[in-house]
Amino acid sequence: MSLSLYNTLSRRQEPFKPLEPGKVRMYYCGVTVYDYCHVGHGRACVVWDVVRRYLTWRGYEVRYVQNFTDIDDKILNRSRQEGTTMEAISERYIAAYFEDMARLNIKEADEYPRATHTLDGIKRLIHELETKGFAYPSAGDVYYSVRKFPDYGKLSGQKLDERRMGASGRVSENEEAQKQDPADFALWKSAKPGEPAWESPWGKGRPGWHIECSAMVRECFADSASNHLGETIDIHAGGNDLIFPHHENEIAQSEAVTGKPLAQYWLHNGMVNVNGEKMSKSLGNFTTIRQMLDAPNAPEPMAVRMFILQAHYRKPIDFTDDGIAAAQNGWNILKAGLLFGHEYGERLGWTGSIETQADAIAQFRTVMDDDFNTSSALAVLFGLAKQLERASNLLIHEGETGEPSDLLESQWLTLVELASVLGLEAQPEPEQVPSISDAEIETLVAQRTEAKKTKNFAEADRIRNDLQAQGIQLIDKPGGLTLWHRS
RNA sequence: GGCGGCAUAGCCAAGUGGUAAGGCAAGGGUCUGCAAAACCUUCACCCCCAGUUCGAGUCUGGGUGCCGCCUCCA
Repeated sequence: MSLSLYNTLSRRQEPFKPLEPGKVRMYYCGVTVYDYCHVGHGRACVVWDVVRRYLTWRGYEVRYVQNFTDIDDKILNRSRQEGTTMEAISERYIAAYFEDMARLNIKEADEYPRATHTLDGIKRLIHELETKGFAYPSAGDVYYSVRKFPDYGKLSGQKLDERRMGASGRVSENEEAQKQDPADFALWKSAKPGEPAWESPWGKGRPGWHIECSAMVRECFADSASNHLGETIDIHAGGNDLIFPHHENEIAQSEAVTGKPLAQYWLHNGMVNVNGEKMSKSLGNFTTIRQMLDAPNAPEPMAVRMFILQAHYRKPIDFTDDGIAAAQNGWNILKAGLLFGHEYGERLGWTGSIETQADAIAQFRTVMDDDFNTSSALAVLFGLAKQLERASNLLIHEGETGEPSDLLESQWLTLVELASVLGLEAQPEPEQVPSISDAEIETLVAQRTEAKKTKNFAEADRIRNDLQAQGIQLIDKPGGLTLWHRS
């Protein structure tokens, strides 16, 4: 029984073997910080967070690095619009990123390299590419010559001669004219007047987009102790919209210099769709994470996480209000299960020395080992949570569960452990000062019972509604007995 | 045009060739003055056609439909 994962590079599921036994080097191509993150970013972050958590739970020592692209045309445009600096914009949205992702319970990466902090490494890499003949200067810019790299296209399956070239409206004719081949891409762009710029052997300018990741992987995973120079990492992850050209170009840059694979496994998450179309800025069909979580009737963050994990990470998911609402209902069950021990553990005399359930854990592991089948993993969680929710209801309604206490404890411990691997966690709410005391409730319940005896149902229902409005649920039992609980 | 992916119940969604996980919603039953809550319970032959096989949702070929990338993008 071993972990296997789908590798975009081979288009196959492969057994996972890290370069160094027990250790995993993982890099996730993060976001360009020119705006708030939307649900699509949220999905990617959740998915890779789960992969990272799972590998850790599986016993690997994981080094997880995620970059921020903080040099970019869109950031620049925004800073001009607002009359401020590129740095001010990126700082703002990096701070927002951390706020949003903390709400989704994304664990922080081990390192967050930024383009602006990687300039030396970027320039060194460009220089090496130039020395080896893969890069050429042109009117102040420096370009990568894709024809010099025979493997170009191995990740995306693109063949240079079969692509539609020059169809881009975004690339200026000027830039197009400076390239030896339309598929060549910029490693370094010369500064236009008024733009932020860094000194370089090619004049003042700024790095192209793709080069930062190549440089960051190299720097963040350089480890002289283990004889690795950051040449090859185990897992390189990102959205499937990055396969081409971004990841293809990263490979071209890094492997041209090192002659070694940049990453063993290339993993790509599917997109979040809206009405069947990809959520994206350009289509204007995006919802930011904070919009979603701060809306009236907003779902709980954990419900959103569950919504994301109900589908396989490589498939597209459709973002709809109904889907989120359904996930919220489902989360309520998991949450009830996760809170069970906090609410009833003491009352049930739990000892804390119970073992988890090996069969559920084995099942969870089997499905997660199969390219992170979180959908099936959730089914394992629901199996446990449903039983705990039932037990919880029985305690409220019958005063007993009919189940052995240590079985429940074992189920609960298992649920909590496995859920946390998926980053699904529920905290007991702090005790609130009740708006109405137990004694008052008892009095009202007694009054209602009297009213019922005299068939004064209007009064009985009034009391019931009043209590309901205060969050007190009445439960009429056979024989005229009425139980109540705070919901 | 090139590359890749997807099509499973009302909705979402897993699925290793041997008679379809899970979630949501819905229905029925018990209980109730009515209700709520709770408990019990019901609910698919897998886009179409052909083929391989003792046996296919699961493999092969063809068809239809949808999506992504080829331009910034998680």
